[in-house]
Amino acid sequence: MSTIIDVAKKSGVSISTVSYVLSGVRPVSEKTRRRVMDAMDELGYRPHAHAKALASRRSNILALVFPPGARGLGETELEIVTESVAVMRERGYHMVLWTCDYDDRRELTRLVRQGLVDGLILMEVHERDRRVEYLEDMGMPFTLIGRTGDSERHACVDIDFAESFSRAVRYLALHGHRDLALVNQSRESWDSGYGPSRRALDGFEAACKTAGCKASHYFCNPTPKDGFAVAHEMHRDGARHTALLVMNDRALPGLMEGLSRTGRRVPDDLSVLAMISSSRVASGYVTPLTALEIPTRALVEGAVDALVGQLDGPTGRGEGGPVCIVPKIDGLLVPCSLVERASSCPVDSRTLRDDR
Amino acid sequence: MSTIIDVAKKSGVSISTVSYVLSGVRPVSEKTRRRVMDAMDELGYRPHAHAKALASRRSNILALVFPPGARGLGETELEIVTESVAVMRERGYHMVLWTCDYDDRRELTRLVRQGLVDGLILMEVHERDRRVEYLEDMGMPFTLIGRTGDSERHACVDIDFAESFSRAVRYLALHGHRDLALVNQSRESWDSGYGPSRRALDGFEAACKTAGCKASHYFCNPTPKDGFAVAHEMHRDGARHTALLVMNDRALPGLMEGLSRTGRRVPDDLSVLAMISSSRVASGYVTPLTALEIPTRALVEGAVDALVGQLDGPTGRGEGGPVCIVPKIDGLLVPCSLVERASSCPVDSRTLRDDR
DNA sequence: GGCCTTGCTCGAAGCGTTTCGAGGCGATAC
DNA sequence: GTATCGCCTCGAAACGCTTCGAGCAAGGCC
Repeated sequence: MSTIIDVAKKSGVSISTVSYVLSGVRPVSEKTRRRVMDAMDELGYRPHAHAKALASRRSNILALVFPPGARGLGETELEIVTESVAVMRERGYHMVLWTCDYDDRRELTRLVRQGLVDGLILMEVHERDRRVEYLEDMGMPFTLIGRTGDSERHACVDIDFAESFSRAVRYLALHGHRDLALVNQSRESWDSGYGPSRRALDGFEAACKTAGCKASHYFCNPTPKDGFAVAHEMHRDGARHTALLVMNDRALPGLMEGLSRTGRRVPDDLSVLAMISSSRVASGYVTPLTALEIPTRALVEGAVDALVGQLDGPTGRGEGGPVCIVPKIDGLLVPCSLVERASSCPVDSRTLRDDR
Repeated sequence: MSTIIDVAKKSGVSISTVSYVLSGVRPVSEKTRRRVMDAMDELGYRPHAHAKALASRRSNILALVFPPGARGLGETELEIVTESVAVMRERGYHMVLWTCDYDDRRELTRLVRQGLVDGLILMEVHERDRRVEYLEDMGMPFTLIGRTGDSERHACVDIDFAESFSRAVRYLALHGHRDLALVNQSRESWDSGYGPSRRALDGFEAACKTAGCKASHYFCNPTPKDGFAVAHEMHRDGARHTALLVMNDRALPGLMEGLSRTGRRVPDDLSVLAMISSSRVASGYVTPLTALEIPTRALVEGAVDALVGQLDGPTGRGEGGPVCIVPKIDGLLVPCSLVERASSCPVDSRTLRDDR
């Protein structure tokens, strides 16, 4: 593997000149630049990542952090991970994946102290997420995908649940639906203060109130089996919803099957609107799903750009080491886009068909 | 952030001594060691990752490489990713995630030349995977999860499809099944030489031959919709299979629904045996699945250990840079474990019920 | 013609480690 | 008492890059 020294020798210039053509920090004459570039090409030269990181105090590596939770990641999270790799790559960063429990200060400290990464993105954020506090203590730049309770204080990017559910409920109300139910994530996740579960319910209830709809609510563990059970629970309860909002992609297949088993046809008897991670997934269903599609790409871009912004932005150095003066980036909220497919229809059309 | 110099000063020893207590490469007296350790604790010292990497020519970072394919990753791949993070962590390595197309030499070279990582693990391996060739050219250590056509030459770890399907078919044959069908992955993946699709079919057919069973075969795209379609296709064809082997976790929910729609009860009319990524997933189904459970953990451990073994093993330096003499690690094949759940039963019991 | 810019380029000092050769010192052997 | 040997410890040279201050030529100005 060739080094900057080889390039310098080959092109007959000094090391620093090579460095300057690479970084563009100081002007280099066109003639010299060309010679250097040619030498680089011939040698297949790539700056050594660690040497660069050491000298410049910038590693160009970001960490994506998620809890190791046995709960397992779902489609949405997977989507976030793969998008993150792509976006960071486009911005010139590498991505290391790191797992760390919500309250595991040691592990998080370990990662940060090593100076491996320039900043972190936290996934699966909870209302009171201690990781945030730890990172602040250490003065390490980070952004959240999701929000904590006092989200004003941190750079974060999240789904705009209020707007998303407002759109969904308005859409349903417009089509004559007045009795709606939300199939949320697990009670356990709600209890633990997992943001999306909380905000989904809040957003749903607020939207129903505004639209004058009746709002019911079900918790559901993230498995087909539990989705199936919820469908039966609804049936037992004699629920008369005409539409379901489902924010539980992993329970969805079972839920759909359960509905069918309990004699509820989608969309004729019941419209289903699911919050889901991509069009690909939504349209892969047997009955292609009318969906609130999570703007994964936008969320990830928001998070990465906010983080990179912090890194490039105004920073100072206190005696305790680098202190990052976090610019006031407004928490960015992105609503889901509502895409109509085959799993929903107006209440009217149902009546019409029944009349036949 | 404190450095090794701070530790040296605080404990009144030289820098090198601190380094030696850290690495244990040379003996340090108990008294000195203690003083140094105490100083480290007090300062919360962690060796700087990049400085260490630069000086020692070992970064302790491994890359997990997968194709960016629009096809998207599934549950199994996600499982591999998260397990990899965990296993590498246990072995003292960080993990960077990297995407790279099968034939994109430039991108792969870019990663390798930077000297960021010590080695790579390749996922989603194809029969003729050019990435392997590129890495060999560069003398970069790597292992495969999966196999190429000439797997003898590389360190690789894979599911033992032959043994897994043999187990599955024997199990079914033992329970009286004689007419079996395999629901494979997409035709497209098969055409492109994706290892698992190929070996699944081979393994299945061989096992059926041995067991004296009739073997049918279906391709299926990885969506519930396509699974649903396959169920209907079977129905249309008047297929008389008594058992299905499914190697397509993403089509499975739709397949199950399709079976139910076409009047085939599982397991009474039809046993279903699925190759799936974890017990959690298999038992989360509405009808908990009898499954060939992919030994993700073992595969990942095998791959990581083989890679780390290469790194620690005999290496030499040619004039072209570090040349890795790859030790002859036998390709490690791990069979799936067969776990019986509710989706399968003997043909007899079906007959019995029908008789009633 | 001398002086000051302007525009490039160079040398050298880091960045925080590892690692190698060398040295100090107490104990052992004679 | 001196030579020898081990055990620890130290100093200094890398590792491959960035970055700062300085230097040097060419050009413009009076």
